[in-house]
Amino acid sequence: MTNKELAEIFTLIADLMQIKGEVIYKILAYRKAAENLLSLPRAAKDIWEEGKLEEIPGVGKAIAEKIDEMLRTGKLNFLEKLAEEVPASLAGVLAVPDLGPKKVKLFWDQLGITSIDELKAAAQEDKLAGLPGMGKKSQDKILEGIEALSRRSGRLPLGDAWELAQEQLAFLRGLPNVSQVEAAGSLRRMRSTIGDIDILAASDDPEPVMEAFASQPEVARVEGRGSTKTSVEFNSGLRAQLWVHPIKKFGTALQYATGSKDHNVKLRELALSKGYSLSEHALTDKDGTELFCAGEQEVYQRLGIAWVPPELREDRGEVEAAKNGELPRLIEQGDILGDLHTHSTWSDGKATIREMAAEAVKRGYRVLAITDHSQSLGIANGLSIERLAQQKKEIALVQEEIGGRLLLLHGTEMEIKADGSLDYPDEVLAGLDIVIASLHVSIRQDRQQVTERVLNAIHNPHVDMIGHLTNRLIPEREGADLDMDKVLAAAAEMDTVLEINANPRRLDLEDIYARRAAAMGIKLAINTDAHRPEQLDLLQFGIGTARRGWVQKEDVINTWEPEKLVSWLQKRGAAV
DNA sequence: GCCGTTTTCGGCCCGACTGTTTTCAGTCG
Repeated sequence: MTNKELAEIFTLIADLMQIKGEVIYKILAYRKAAENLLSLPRAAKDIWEEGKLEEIPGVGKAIAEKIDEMLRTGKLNFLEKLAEEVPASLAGVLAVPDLGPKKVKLFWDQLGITSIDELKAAAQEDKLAGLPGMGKKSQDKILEGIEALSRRSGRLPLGDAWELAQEQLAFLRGLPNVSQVEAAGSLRRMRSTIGDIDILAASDDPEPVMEAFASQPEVARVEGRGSTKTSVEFNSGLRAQLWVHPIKKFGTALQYATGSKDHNVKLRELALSKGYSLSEHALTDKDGTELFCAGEQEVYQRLGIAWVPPELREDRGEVEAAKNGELPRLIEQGDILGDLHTHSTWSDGKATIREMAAEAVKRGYRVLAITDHSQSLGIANGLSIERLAQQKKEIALVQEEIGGRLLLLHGTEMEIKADGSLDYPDEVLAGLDIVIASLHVSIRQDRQQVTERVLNAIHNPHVDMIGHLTNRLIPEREGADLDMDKVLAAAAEMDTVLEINANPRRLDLEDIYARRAAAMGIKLAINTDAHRPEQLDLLQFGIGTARRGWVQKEDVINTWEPEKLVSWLQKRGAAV
């Protein structure tokens, strides 16, 4: 059983217990355990084999025993018993917006409803409106909620949400009496997928701002509208929330709207221990005196801890680190001196080597590696050994034209083939400046087989880097099912670089593995995999992912000056 | 059910919004 499967079980348990009406703190414990399993960079199964389950945060005796039972037997007696009391299908009904455990239980008790279809039929037959606490409006809202659920497209890749958010930010910044506008929520935290867009605006006259926001032609419906908050659904199905607060509250409001929820809970607990109550409006002391914070830094400062960069705010130890002055100095975009994974028209890129190089110079880069696809990837016009040799001449030519401003490296993004072999022989690899090996094909092989392929690539001394490790595509394709313990151990042993691919559809390494890799001393690279010049812009998403992984400048080789990079590559036997 | 630079027992964030209500419950983030 994977961490994800275990997490799903605990989430189901929490849902059913909540419908049953259990004390909320048990439920929160199960939810917390589920979340921590998802952000765990190791397989719980491996930790179980070491007998250390209770070292997982949020996992105590009771939950450890349940994990143990599931890993041993594949079943969970506790859940089976629970499902006899509360039908498991009720958890699906909870997914309907504005329906929580109380309402679900009410419909189940009173009308025997155990599925969304039954709920829809009951609402259409006007059977819900008469129930206690219900009315016509609530019944209609449930029907709308079921509709919305079917419209909803799930979480959006970061890059897509980013573009939409930028449009909204620009729109809001153009309104009168708006002094500041920031994206908040998971977008500001640079999560790989975004559920809805959260925006915070500062204004002393909120009403017209929210009116303008809600009246845009791309707004399909307004889901909620109060004095500080407006929620809308765009025509695309994406939802967005706008908060408007006076500028003097902007710091607390931004902190609140950025989340994550768990980070905020931690921060509010900390506030209580310091004699404050923290809300989006203010820090309130015991006398009821409100301290306003216009800036976010001030919120953290008054709590006596360092400001926590948004990318870290996931309750993964950042509040404790901030207390102890042990926050990492996260990598920044300005630290990056080059891109080590790009394509040209020699394979499936849309720009020539000359154009890519010119763009890199324009951005002030010192290094650019051209790493076109290798011969077996026919669909991407992969390079035969002969064409690879010809390409070397063109790279030399362009290098001569641009002179010393930019170091142009001749590399490859070489296939790790389905049978585990590599796509060029060693003597060809030895003639290149830099070698990336990547999985593209047969990624659904079983764990052992696909892991062996990657290990084989890592163990080849000519392979300098593994590109987009799992080859996942957000949102439609899960990555290869790799044994990360083995992969990371091998990369550490061979001093092989692991790429954080910055393309927002990839973001691969994932943040949690980037963090573990960096902690193990494994070198990382943040590359865009650009297929056209403007795609060098994607770097920001790779930086965001690296920062979510607590990655610092010294962990990343494309922060190196060209001389240092060349010397390291030469030590590995590269031709550069 | 978990957890501990005040605790191994007694805590476990805070407010907005909506709809049903004559003062609050449920849901959400």
